[in-house]
Amino acid sequence: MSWITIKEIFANPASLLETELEVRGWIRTQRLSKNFAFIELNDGSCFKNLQVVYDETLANFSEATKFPLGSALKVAGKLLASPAAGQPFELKAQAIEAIGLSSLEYPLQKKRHSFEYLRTIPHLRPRTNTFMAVFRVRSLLAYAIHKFFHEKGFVYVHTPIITGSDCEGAGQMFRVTTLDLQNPPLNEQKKIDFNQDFFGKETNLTVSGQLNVEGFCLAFNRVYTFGPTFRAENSNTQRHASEFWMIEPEIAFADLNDNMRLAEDMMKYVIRFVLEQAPQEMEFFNRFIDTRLLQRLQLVLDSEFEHISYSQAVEILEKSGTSFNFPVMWGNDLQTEHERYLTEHVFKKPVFVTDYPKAIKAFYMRLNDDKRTVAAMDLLVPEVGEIIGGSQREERHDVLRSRIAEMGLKESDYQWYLNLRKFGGAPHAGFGLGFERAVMYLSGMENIRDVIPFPRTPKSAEF
RNA sequence: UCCUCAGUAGCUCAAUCGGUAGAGCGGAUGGCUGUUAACCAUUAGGUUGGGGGUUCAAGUCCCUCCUGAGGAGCCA
Repeated sequence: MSWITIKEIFANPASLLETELEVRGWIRTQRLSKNFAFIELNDGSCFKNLQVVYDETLANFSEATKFPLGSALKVAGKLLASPAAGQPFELKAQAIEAIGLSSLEYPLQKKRHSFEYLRTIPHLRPRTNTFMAVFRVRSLLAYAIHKFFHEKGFVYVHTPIITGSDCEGAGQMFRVTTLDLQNPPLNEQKKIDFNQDFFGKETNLTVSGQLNVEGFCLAFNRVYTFGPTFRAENSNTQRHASEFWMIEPEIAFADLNDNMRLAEDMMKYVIRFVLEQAPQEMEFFNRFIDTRLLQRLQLVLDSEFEHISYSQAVEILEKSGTSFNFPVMWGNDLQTEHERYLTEHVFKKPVFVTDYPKAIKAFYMRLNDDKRTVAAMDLLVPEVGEIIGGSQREERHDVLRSRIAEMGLKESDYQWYLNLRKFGGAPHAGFGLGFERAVMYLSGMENIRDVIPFPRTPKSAEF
């Protein structure tokens, strides 16, 4: 006999009433009486559980009442309208077979656990309501992002995970090596001789695919990356992980305004998609995780994002009369508290801040005509802060060269990158979206460790 | 990396001024014919994160290490 998913049952219960069917899933919870019992069964196909009811007419009634939480079951029975409140229908079991029994040491109990505790059992936490919702939304969001870009004619590019350039950005990188760390080969200067390493040079895990993808942008016009990214920063916050995923679109013949339009369209598209595809999960988040979630997301869908320049932002903050822990001064980067003040108190909606001082931004961002700012943009959203950072790229060969020199970088490291400007360069722009931050934004989850299946953070790479 | 807080039963927590370590949930056993975090009764369960110190006496005070969380910086 083939079995049916609980999702299929919920999709069309009326046509299945009074029919015999079989389901396979795991016991979420069980409630016992003397002569009958209820099992909440979840098979992973959907957020909801199916209530299974059985009584002493079941051949293995007394064994079944002792099945521990978490056990995997095969249940055959008839779908009936439920006489009690709480669920419209239930499966009256005629046979319950244990496919794999759990045990009394099963760490998940039928009560609320702290997220901290659940982080110690990441292999089991997807069996809880919250994490089943989180990881289904994570999956849907990934799909929504691919769908958005493909509908717009973007080409998905896999940029390398192992990189030979250590010049991608300021971030600390993870070394990739096969050298014997106890006894590394040394060169004549008594330094480690990376010529003998696997790739014949120093290699690291990527901190960004952007520079690589620019080459594909200047061939395919509209491209994006979506892949793992690694930062060896010793950051211990709710928003940082050592391994995370990043989306980096890059568009040619485009300026900063095109870039921001793309970012806004993308955010609205993926929010709408997830709201439509995971209504039960989103309802759950709104009820138990963040009661303002749906309201906030709806606001994003309904509003035009605000646009202000960095200089305007500084002016607004200076005139706000609010005393910040960090002083606001033109030339300093905006602090988290400044960003959140702008998006939460001043505008109360997503806001793009553009045209930052060149000294605080990367070398590849396009120099504005005022010679002191660059065509950069950050998207700030209420409750989270910065969620996207991007820029128009410097397409002028001579300006890029002088910017590389100005920032104290080695031009020889960027020869191939400069070549892109030499061989048919074109104005282009792009941005980076932290995938996990987007999952957090859409779910209301406050800690990045709770939106990654097996999170990697400083001092923690278990499982 | 810096600052702050925390670590007590399987889980969530309590323990007043330094004076006999407790409760709820979970488990076990029994009861209950429609439960919804089911309910009722009984019961087992502890080297109080590790190490050192002060004291007649330390979960409680001091030192140190480990782990976790929050904030900051950095960023996505």
